[in-house]
Amino acid sequence: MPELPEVENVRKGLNEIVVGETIDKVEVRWPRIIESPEQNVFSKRLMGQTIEDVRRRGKFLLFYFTDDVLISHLRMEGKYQLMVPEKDGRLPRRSKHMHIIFHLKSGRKLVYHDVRKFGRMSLVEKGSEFEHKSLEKLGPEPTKDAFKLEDMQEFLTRRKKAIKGVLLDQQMIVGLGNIYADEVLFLAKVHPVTPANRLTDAEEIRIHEATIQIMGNAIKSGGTTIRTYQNAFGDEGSYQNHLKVYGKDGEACPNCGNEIEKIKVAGRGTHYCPVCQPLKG
DNA sequence: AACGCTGCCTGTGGGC
DNA sequence: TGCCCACAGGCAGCGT
Repeated sequence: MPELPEVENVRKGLNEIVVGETIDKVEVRWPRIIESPEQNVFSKRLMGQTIEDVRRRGKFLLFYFTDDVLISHLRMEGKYQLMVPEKDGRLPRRSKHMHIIFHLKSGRKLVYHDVRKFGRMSLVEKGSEFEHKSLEKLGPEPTKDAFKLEDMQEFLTRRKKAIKGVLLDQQMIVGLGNIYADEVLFLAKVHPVTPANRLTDAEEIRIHEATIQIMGNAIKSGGTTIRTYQNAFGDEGSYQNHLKVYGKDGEACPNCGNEIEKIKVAGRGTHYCPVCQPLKG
């Protein structure tokens, strides 16, 4: 379940290993992963293009090629793996979860692996990438420079639903998924079902600061490894060692010692401390 | 405009 | 052991 810190770790890894590689051909084994253009056009257009840079916007990876940009979302379980030939020239074995294979002129292969096939890719002309429907409505990155308290407050006044659900909405702030949304609300001491337009100024300030702090720390830690997440080198992040509430239901709250509870909010499993994050009103 | 629901997918684990 | 079902959850698309 890569959220922004995990995607950023993947981006850094890819930048070190695939920049300068040229596509020989593309093998599409599960066409639904290619949103647009149609898979044969997708493959044909990429042939001969060289990867110049790998960037990120929110949870989206952007591969900058010679003429085009590949927009790639890993969704739940997507992974990129570089397959390097052994000394005898043989490549590691294929698995049934390798759905898109980028054959490179160097003889290596960049493989997109996705057990649940939720991930999506689009190829667009360079320069038009931020007009793509998946990118055009994204909110600011969760950094001090980009994420402004006043903009967040203005957004919250228009939302009546639970703050947990609003934090998952990529229009107010990008990059939070289920894990970091729970961690942010715990640090901010806000109950996850609090209606967004009923938060006090103090609570809004705490959420804003907690978001910037947690996302920054998680990026520094290389993300969170739960289940199977790894970057392109197979390296794991370490932020799972810093989680306070996510996946901790039944355990003691690190602040007050009371039991962490798990409820369902906005259709997601939600972890919180009922003592540190009381519901008001 | 905001919001909730469904579909997309497979693997895992609990209950019986 | 094996079967069934709930659950994991990001996002697009849809209806209200």
